[in-house]
Amino acid sequence: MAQSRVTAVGRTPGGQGASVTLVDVARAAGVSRSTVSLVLRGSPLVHADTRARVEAELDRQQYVYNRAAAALRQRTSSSVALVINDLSNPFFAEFAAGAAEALGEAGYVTLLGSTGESPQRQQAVLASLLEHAPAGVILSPAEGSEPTGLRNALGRIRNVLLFNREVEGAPWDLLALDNEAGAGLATGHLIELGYRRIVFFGDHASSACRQRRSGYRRALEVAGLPMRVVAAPPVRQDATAAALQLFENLDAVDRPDAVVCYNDSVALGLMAGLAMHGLRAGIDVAITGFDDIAEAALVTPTLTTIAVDPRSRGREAAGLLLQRLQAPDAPPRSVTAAVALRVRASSGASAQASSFLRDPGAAGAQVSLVL
Amino acid sequence: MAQSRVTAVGRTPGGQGASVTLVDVARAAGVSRSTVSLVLRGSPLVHADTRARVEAELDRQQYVYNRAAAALRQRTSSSVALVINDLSNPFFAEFAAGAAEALGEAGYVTLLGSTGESPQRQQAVLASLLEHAPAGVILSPAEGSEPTGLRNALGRIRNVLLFNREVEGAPWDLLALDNEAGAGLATGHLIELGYRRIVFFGDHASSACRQRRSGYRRALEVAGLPMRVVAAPPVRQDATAAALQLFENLDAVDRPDAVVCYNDSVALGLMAGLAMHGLRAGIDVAITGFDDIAEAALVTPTLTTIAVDPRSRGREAAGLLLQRLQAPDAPPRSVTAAVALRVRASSGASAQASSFLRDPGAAGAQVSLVL
DNA sequence: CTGAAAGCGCTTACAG
DNA sequence: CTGAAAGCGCTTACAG
Repeated sequence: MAQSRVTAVGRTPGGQGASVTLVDVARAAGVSRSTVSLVLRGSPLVHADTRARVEAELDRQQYVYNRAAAALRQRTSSSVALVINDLSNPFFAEFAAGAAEALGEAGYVTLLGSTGESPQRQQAVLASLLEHAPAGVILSPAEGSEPTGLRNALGRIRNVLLFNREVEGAPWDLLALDNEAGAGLATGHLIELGYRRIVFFGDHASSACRQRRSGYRRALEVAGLPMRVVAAPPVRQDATAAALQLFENLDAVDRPDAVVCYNDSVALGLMAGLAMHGLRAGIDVAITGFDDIAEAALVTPTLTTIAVDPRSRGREAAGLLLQRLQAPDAPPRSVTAAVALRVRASSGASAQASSFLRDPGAAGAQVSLVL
Repeated sequence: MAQSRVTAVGRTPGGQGASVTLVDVARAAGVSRSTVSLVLRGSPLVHADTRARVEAELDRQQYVYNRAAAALRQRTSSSVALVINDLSNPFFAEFAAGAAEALGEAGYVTLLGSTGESPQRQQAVLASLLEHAPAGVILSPAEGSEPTGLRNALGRIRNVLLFNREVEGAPWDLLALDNEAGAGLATGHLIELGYRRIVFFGDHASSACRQRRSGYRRALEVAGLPMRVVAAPPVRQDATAAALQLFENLDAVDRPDAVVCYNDSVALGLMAGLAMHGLRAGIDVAITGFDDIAEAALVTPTLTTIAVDPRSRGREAAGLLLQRLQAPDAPPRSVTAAVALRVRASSGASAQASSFLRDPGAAGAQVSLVL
């Protein structure tokens, strides 16, 4: 494995002249730098008068603490690497915002890496970020990440939290979404409303899809209803196209009366396809999605879906990593984040409801009915 | 001004045991650490045999360069702070992704801060990030940022690039969007299509709005057409409500035949309001937006709008900051990023076009007709 | 071509 | 309560 070599970059920090250091402050305050350091760290050892003098000097000179130097000396780190597969996806952007926020509150700075779903870029980004010696890594793996490649890239870093996607045999913490329960909630909701010919739509090869399909299957089994799975890539346009296939070749009798979609994109694509055939979502056919992207609340009819609350997931991921930092030797653990059903018009429960009303955003609720 | 004091955080970097250093490698390779350092930096001084021996050892021990230590010694920095007002807005998330990507390519790591549009959080975030001694700062200011507060927070940092929002009297670089030209393009497009009663909709107090309104005004002046400005907060729901006011109280004769909206959110809200009155966007009334958010291409009818290409803006911002790092003493400069008209169905130019076709995404083009 | 020494800005025992 | 000294992992003149 080729060692990546050092590439020189760099300017004086901030571009200003020589920055103020402990020594400058110490000299001006007539104390040693040890004393200034003690003041900075709030030590009770320092005499009140001395402290006051030093603090005044600190302010006067606009001293800025150099955390990198401190970290070097203390052999600690106050940064966390956050590596995201696709920042242009609002779902992951929200996740990143939540994680950065929570990490910041805990005193860590976030080193951002964006891989654009490319495993190669992921390798490069990780290598580069690790040179900044983060205390840990939060990684939402690129689609198709190779376990051994990842392992190599992460090297001896042990404080790693994977988000959303499993990586086979990875010895790291995992924050997963409760895909199975989510799909179960959606399916159960449709069953309760009286639908009987419920299709799972958007089937493809991914662990998330497998789990959602299985949640769908279980709910139907419990109710003793027949299942039917229709494959389609998890892409809006493809879903629109597949919609035709789903409804065109079926006579009215065993035409599906409800569709559990893999995710919101698929659901929105499907709704577009329905419209082309004069079928009305929420009236002629019930539809559910998964993710609760912003558009779900804005489309007409509004989309019943499973809320994942990515911002809270980000905070949760940060929390888990921070716990890991406290206990580096604890065995890896896998946490499954709860999801919530958001009932809107597309499932037929409230087809009459206006789509322009605001979502009250009952975070944490297991079921929220949005009228 | 109270000095923010040091908060202790930190774990051993990566959570592993003692990490491999230059000394470990040097010892194992039977050379001094100077030599290893030279190898790392690709110095031609080192004998080929020595180099090979050292590199083998580097690989064997999985040595990871400690950039922070190097930066300390060299008095340079290889990080850039990226502070974003609202990461959950896809526009800014894309911007951040582009910036992080370009900075990474240039060898800089991105320190991410998210302020959630709060000037107070912005102060805190900046203070914290500056302790990591970034070479520069890319800042998309929170709404309502106070110039003096910002100046204070930034302290002696000079390498600052503002994005999108001006801050009065700020001595920093600025990357702005060509709001005026964008609104002019949209208005001119409508005029060309033959519309004559064109309203500017979504007027409110912000520099961006002022500029867009002025672009609208100029285009009308050139054509000798009457102007009309309708105020509305730049929020979707409010736009929907205001739509009623816009069309309800007017008889058919001088009802607007086209509307230039402040941005896409306003345009989408307006379209919803139109639908409630049985008016069809792109047929009964022409509509244009601004931003080209993802939804613009997906709504029915698709929305004619002004593309800002936030990812490219992110890359551009990174490029400008990198230039600034090379020339810290150059006077501040202000760059206005070009925008492009994306013609879709809502302006009536192609009302018949399906909304499910893909946007060819002709980036860089000044005008792209999307059928 | 290679090594010994000094130093970046900080912290932390250890004396006093 | 305060200061002198050593050292974190690196780089860089300077000898040899």
